[in-house]
Amino acid sequence: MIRPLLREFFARDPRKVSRELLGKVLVRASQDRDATLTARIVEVEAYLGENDPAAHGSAGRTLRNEVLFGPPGHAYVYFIYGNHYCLNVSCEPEGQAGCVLFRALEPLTGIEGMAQARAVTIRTPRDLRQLTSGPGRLAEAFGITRIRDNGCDMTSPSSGLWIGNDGYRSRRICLSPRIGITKAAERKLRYLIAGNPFVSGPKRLAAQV
DNA sequence: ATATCGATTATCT
DNA sequence: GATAATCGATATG
Repeated sequence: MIRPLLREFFARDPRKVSRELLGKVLVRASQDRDATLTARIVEVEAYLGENDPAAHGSAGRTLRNEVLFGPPGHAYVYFIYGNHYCLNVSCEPEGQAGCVLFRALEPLTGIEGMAQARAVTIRTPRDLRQLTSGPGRLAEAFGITRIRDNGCDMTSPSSGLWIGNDGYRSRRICLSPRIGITKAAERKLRYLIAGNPFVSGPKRLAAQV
């Protein structure tokens, strides 16, 4: 049993949304019900609307980032380093630009499909990390592109890409600085489930909170 | 196990 | 023209 999150869940400060998104489930619907992709959210980063120079919304509205200024609970997908897509979900009430970046997932169902999308072979349980540990990897595993997914409503299962609650409770949450940014690099806005093996990075460094 | 580096393009200055 | 919320390959200890 998995229920979609409500719009009001996302109409809040991205730090609050980040903390509560840990343990929820990202769902990509498929024609074959057995091929539906689901994975637990184990690592995210908060990007604030104002006073956060690392956030795409901080310099104001542009063609690329307009989803951030729209209603909460919608997918913001952008292309980075000429190679990868990154998935975010918009937060805050309409008009404010906060969002949460999905950084790592723990695969639950549809693992075969994820492996095919990533073009990797799973031989041992450790190989599962290759599927969804990292923002570019999880986007590839879920077939996420800007054309297909930017602006879709992630509170609605009919959109095919949505976020649900299956009743799971994460035990312990850690904070650390965000990864891969140069501006505001010291701020601790990365949220992860302590000890989860699918958290991204070689050494899954984190400070206790 | 950690460090460094190249790929490749949309976006903004 | 420079940069970027990354990844995978290669080099080195």
